[in-house]
Amino acid sequence: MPDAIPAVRSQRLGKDILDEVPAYDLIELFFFAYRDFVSDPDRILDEYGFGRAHHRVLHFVDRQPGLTIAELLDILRITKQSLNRVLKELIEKDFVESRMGTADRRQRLLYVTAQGHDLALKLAKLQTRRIMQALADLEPEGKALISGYLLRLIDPDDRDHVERLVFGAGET
Amino acid sequence: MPDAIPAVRSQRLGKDILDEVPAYDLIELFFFAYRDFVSDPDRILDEYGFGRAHHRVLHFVDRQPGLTIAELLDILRITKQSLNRVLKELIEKDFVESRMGTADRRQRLLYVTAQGHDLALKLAKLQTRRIMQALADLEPEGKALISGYLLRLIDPDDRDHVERLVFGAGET
DNA sequence: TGAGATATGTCAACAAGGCTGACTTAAAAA
DNA sequence: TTTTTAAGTCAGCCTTGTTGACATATCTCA
Repeated sequence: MPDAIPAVRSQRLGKDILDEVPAYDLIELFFFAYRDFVSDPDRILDEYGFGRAHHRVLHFVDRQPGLTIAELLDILRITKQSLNRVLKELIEKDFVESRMGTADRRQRLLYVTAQGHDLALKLAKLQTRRIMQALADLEPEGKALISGYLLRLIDPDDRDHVERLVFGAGET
Repeated sequence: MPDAIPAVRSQRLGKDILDEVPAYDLIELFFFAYRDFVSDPDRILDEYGFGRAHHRVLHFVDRQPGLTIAELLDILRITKQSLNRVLKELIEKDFVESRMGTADRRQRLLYVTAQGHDLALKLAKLQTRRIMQALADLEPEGKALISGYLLRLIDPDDRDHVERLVFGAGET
């Protein structure tokens, strides 16, 4: 009885497994990997008196010059009060600048300064080293494979938005 | 001149790229993916008056019954004061229990209660659903491939430790 | 056995980075 | 002209991390 119709049985298992057997290994690896991934920049940020919140803002403004406050809030999913606290510091220390919108003068368009760009790049390179070295022998398809997986981890509703943001950042 | 020795040129590029061209796509995808990954449990944790810090503690105690405080601190890399705050709440609300060590009576061995195990499992399954569905057609090698990649993202010094923790959690 | 090391617990104070709610101002849109 | 929208600000709160100091029980080693 237990070894009857093995093909069907393993097919059912393949489906049930989604709900029945937790993927503890991936859950934990994701936790540890992300921790090391974000901790790389910490040392450098410290030297400037910045934290991870500043890093996130600097990163996205560097990547998308002219970003508005509303767009940035949408990306970070924090409140404007939280954003304002770190953004104010980035502006005061001259890493980011805020210009009045041209089409809509209520908007503030955000740009990194030269100094801001240098820091953003430095931090991105640091994270890139880890990310690329981990690809190891997965090349040449590895990168597409990993980015595809990460994209599918994102909520389906946001996936298109993120995809545009990540892969189409150069466009207008 | 530009199209001379293309093989060598692309080989050099392949190496230089590690330091020169930031992998913005992977950096950002990792950020968004991790955010959605950890946000799944939030709603449920809220119902119990717990946060992410409680989740992490509950998870690792569930996975490794009999864990000591020192071992848990080593996994989470937080101070004992921070740990104690959330651990105390988990114990008070009867999700975790602390027993005196047998070999060394200074130690406290941590165990989840039935209630604690149920919650840990519920949260793990929630995260497993996302993680496994994202594997999609990467099967059957997908899981090993992703876990290999995540493992290589971890600091080389900790890699063995994490590997034992993640893959050898059933053993004594 | 006694001294020192170790595992844990606790108190107090502080910081980063989230949050809510209320209110203002300037500019755009209806 | 009225209403809506984009942004800024004030005040206060929460969670989760930190440091520093100190207490207690237990183990280990000379």
